[in-house]
Amino acid sequence: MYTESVENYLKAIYKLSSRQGGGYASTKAIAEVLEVRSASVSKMLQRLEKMGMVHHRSYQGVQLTSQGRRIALRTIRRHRLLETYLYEVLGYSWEQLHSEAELLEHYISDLFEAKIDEALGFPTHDPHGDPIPSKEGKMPDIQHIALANVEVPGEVVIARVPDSSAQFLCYLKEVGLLPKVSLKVLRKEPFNGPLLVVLGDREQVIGREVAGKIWVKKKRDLIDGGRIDEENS
Amino acid sequence: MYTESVENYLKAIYKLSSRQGGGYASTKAIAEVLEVRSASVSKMLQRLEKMGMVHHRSYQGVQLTSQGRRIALRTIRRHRLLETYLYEVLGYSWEQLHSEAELLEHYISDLFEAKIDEALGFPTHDPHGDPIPSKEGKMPDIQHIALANVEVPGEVVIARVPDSSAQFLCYLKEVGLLPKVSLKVLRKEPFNGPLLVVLGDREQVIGREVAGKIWVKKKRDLIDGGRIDEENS
DNA sequence: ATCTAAAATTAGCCTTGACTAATTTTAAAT
DNA sequence: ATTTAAAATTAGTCAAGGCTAATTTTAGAT
Repeated sequence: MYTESVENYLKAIYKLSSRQGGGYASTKAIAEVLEVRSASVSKMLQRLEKMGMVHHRSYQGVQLTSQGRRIALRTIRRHRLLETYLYEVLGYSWEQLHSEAELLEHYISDLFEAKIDEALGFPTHDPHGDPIPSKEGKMPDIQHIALANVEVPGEVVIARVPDSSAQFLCYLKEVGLLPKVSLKVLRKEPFNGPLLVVLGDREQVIGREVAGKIWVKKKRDLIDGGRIDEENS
Repeated sequence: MYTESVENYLKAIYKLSSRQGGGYASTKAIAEVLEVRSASVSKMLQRLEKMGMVHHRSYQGVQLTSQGRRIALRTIRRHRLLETYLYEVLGYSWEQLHSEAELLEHYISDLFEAKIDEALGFPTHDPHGDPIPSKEGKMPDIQHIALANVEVPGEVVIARVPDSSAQFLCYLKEVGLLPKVSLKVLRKEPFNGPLLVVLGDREQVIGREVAGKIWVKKKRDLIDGGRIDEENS
């Protein structure tokens, strides 16, 4: 078992380095995410290097090793499974989820992880819609369109539409989202505002209500090393 | 929130000092329970004293303050609620219970405690039959006769008999355990062996099968400060 | 090509909670 | 009343993981 601190550093590095293509996280960014000073980060990076968790090029940045990524993904998996369990089974409210999961993710056992996974029916996404990595460290390849990464807009394909009412499907056809097309998410407004997407040669606004029911999948050539999603939660 | 270490010391002191009437725990005994060296205990006791958790008379022993007892009981409550939840809801096996609860007891929130308490229907005893302290730090006053403290044999009264089949009640009457009488537990054999109890002027052997269905209550004048049970679990 | 500000690192300190070794206190046996 | 062994405490060390202050490196502006 690794310490809470080590797991939090690995999680932060994972999220930061997958946020942009480069794959390197800076000391300063890590310090900001974890709310510690840069000096503490520098020191920890050396310890993580010794443990074989990261490749650290001094003054350049860090990257996870496969070992480091394994632990980061395991921690993220536990966080998201916990949030799902707290929400679905124990009736936590939205705001109470994060802080509980953020701590417990470091202390539950493999068995606990397996038990809640089973109790939930092996979910692929948490209550925020974020993908839950598999036990083997693979991210599910579909996600809510509303969560598709906007900073690095990429083409996605509609993969699943859980509301199969005639009314809803009709509406999707009307605006040209069905039959399944490839599209690009251009811009998201905050606070459940609408999305702006590119459909072939034109743009289309999609309300959040609708967006919440559309699951997309990145186009195959855009997936690099299973690193699909990097939203925080 | 207190550290895992602090909570474990308080739990150990609680259990040791209620194991015998005196109410003091020795440095050596604490060291043995926690599997650390005596020197480490001495140092921690000074820290706990400063925190207002214990009264420590050098070379004599320690006792919890009411503040210390509050934290110890809260930790024990969480441990036993967790074990009950893991067993009843998540389907843990007997042997898997302890280690998971032993760690998580330090990291769950008040809310988590309340949620699993509610999900279990506010249980008073864990799967081992050990009493679960209330949120206010009161031990339920009944327990399985099989768990009644043998080192300090005390008189107890039969308080509850959950198996109300005519057959079972008949048997209890036959051996003189019903209608409710006062009795004293003399000796327990290990490995689910029988109990030997004193009933008025004679002794009676009770098999574990039967014992498991008899709940007793200490006689009022034997209860000191709510400190009724001190089995480990 | 140089300068400078931001980023990163190093050096040194602190607390927690372990440890060992040395010392002190207590209590039991003579 | 001494002696002595066990128990307890103190002194000093170590690793994690924070911190501040000082220094070094990098990269962007001139």
